[in-house]
Amino acid sequence: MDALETRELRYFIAVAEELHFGRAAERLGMAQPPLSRAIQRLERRLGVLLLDRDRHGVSLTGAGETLLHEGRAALDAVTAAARRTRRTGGADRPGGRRGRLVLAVKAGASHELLHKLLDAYAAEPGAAEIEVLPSGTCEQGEMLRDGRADVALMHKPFNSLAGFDSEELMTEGQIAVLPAGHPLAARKSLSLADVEDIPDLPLARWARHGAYRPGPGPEIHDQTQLAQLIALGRTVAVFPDSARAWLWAEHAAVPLVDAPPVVTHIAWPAHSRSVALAGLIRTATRL
Amino acid sequence: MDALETRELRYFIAVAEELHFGRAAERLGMAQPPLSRAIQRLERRLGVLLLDRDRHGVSLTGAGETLLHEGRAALDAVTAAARRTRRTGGADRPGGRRGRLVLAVKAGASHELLHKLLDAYAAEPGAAEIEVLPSGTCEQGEMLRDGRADVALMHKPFNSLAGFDSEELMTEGQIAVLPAGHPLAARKSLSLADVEDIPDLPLARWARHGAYRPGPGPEIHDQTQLAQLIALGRTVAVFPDSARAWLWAEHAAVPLVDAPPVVTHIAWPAHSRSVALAGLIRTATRL
DNA sequence: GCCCGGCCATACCCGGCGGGTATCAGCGAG
DNA sequence: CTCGCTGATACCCGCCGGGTATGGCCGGGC
Repeated sequence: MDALETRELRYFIAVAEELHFGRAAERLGMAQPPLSRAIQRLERRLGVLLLDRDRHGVSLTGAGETLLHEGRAALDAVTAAARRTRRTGGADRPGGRRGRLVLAVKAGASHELLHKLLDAYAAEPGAAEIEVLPSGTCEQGEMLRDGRADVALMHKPFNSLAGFDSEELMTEGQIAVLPAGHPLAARKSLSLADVEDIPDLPLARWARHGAYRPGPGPEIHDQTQLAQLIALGRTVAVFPDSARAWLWAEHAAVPLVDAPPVVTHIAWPAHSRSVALAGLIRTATRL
Repeated sequence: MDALETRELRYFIAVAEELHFGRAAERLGMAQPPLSRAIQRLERRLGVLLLDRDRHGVSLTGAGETLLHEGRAALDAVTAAARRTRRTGGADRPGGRRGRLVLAVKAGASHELLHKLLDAYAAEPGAAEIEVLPSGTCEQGEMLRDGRADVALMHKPFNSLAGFDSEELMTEGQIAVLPAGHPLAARKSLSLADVEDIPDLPLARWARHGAYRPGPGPEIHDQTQLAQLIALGRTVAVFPDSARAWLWAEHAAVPLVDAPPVVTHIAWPAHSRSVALAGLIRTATRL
């Protein structure tokens, strides 16, 4: 009655994302006719229309939208199960470490807290091996969901903690990072409004899921690149306090009085029941 | 490379729970040899030993434990996707309601808050149809996870909110419910220690997942049954304040000064993105 | 010590289903 | 009206999931 094989989910998601059977089939590395049949069978089995195929192409029905969202979550859970099982499996092999953990951290984020955490945990008796996995902009959540990571350092309000268990580790204010010579660099403090429209110094725009919000500032996908652009007096950026650690001589940092505080959490999938993970969390909350 | 079909997960979970290929096959309605092969294939594909088959029968390896936990979560996610898709699908049919929602509530819990919520929501413009689904003792979480429900009323500290988004709705104290004639019934207040060992009046024990904790008190699985046993002077029980609503003349309620407060939340799967659900949550938080 | 019974693995067979190619059918553009 | 695009249909094949029969291993009972 249920059935719903993961293959069918993969197929449907491909079609739902492409809204085009031919392209979806190509993406899946198969021919189009079997894909059409598979979707038809899926619709028959669920007793529900998932796609509207009319003259204007393919579009999602309400049920299709639901299955797209829920199916993505389900597929993530399945691949997470596979990945985590493979990881645990290595532990039984000769030479494998018991309870290896993958910790996702924002690439380029402050290393101070991370260092303290790793050092403190390594000192614990029976500590597991921790693999630190730098993640792209704000994708720690996806890595936890699809099993690439077991635990993550996440930063409110940039990451969403929805669906995870978490403990608060640290709160910090934010600073504006300006070119050292800029007039505003002499100020004791700034407000968000101040930095949002500095003449000839637009705010940098970070890549979010591969796309950029429209705006005047330069498009950034790398911290070094941003540091350089600031040093050259071409842009300004907002960072948590701990970013001071990597500032250059050509940079100036000014506290932002009204920027929302950045709260660093350690987060993990709610259903986790690993002793190694529990130990790491305990260590983290004691810092 | 990933593969991992849900059928294989079902198979493995059956074997992992039974720790016996024959019984697992019977439970799955199939013969034992194909099941053995499927598990072997699964192990080969994951590159990991999941089960130890030695002279003393079958036992789980570390990787097997991981796959059991993670696989259950993944299977729940898959069946949730199927169920929710079927539900949404009905909405497109003639006569079907748009955005039907299933709300899980603890069977026998206070109806006061629930009534207020349903009434207030029904008065909203464009309100969806709400199906109220009474759930067994504290299994609202499972119902959210496997898609039987879309949203639930949960009671801290009895339900775990881990993995869900939630909003707090109400906090109440707890009371001891005693036979009306009992000496302690005259007291203005009691402590937990007071009710835990009243001579000849043991605390009732609720069924938890079909089993009972060992203890002297009667085994309860039904509120009416408990009410009767209290009225007969055979037991005592602890309830949230709102339980006063259904007390009988033969019952006496005494506030417990040191019992943890019961906090009612409205909770939903973290990834939900339904307008009907959003409306219900908005209504609930405004109560 | 031997036999038996329980249990998982292996061997072998079959039918269905997943996937491929060729082709049709609707529809919009030119 | 025709052509091109796209999804559906028709038909075929090979593999895999599932069944039955049986083997190998081990532990317990007589």
